[in-house]
Amino acid sequence: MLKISKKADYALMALQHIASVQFGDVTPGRVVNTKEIAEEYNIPLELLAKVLQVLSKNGLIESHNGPKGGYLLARSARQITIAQIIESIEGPLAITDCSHEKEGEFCMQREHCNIRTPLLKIQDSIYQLLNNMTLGDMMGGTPLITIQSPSAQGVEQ
Amino acid sequence: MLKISKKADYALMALQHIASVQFGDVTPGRVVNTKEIAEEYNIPLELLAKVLQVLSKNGLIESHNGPKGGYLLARSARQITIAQIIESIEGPLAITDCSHEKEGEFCMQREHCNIRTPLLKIQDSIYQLLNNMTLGDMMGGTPLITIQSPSAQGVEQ
DNA sequence: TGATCTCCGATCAATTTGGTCGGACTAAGA
DNA sequence: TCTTAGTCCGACCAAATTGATCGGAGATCA
Repeated sequence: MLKISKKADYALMALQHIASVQFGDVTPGRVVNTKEIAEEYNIPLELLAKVLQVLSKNGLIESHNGPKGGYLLARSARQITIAQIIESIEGPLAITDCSHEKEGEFCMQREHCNIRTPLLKIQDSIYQLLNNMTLGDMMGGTPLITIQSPSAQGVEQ
Repeated sequence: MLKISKKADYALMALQHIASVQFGDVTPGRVVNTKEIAEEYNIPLELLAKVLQVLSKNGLIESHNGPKGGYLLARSARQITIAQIIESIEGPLAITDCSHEKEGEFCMQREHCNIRTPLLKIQDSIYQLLNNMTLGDMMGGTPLITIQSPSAQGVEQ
């Protein structure tokens, strides 16, 4: 049902938290450690740690070792898109198996497949959607989604 | 990675096939049986059968019993949206667990959850996208996707 | 009445995902 | 310089989901 994984959920929560501490009014620039986030949001510590490791390996956050260590955003919240976060954890967006098929792999249905092209179009649209929304958008009261359907109105709930 | 299931893939292929036979030039109105579709697209027969059963139970296609039986679209291809097909197989679109949370269920993170609202907005946009594209669009050379981002440019990484 | 088809439920195997454990390395503070 | 709190990293296990299979019941047409 087009679900994003819990790990990606945790990643989003953590990044949002780090961003709000780092750029907030109370303790700007403060480093945030794994335990703090895990307790705040009731996320299993070990699992969150692994998620943060991946995010740091992929260059979204910086890790600082040792006591008083923790994580910082690697760049501004406006420069980190939701697509980057999700793909960082889950790998490239692939709505259907054949969308990133390499040479050698083969899809049994490919021969007469009639849905590949339209599905790829849909995938592309979803990617656009996720890539147009940044961490920054998720925080402030700013408009969240700039991409809109010209024919779709009354969507604000 | 936001993947739709194989079953949903099969459903899309099958419906596309039924539609193209039913409204095609060669044998318009002809009933299509499970075996024909399974062989054409190399889909395991039993699995496809189950998919078609669900589609018919959900009113997307009509089944005709007995020999020379088979399936027909329950309404025109333009009146069947991709969202209807996918939801028929996979259940309601839920990008994140808490999006259709009932009373009684509870999300451990809910208390301080900071990402629920933006995620629901994204989910809504994806739904719009899928619901604006019909089976009919998937077939003809007609424009596939009407929803487009007015402001999305230059974000390609 | 028999062959051919859909219908339906139960079940199994494989993959993915959520979650855990243990040890190595790093840096601040006593 | 030694200790300790923290990150880092890889291997591992368990549960849930998904893909796929099997067997029989009920309809329909020749």
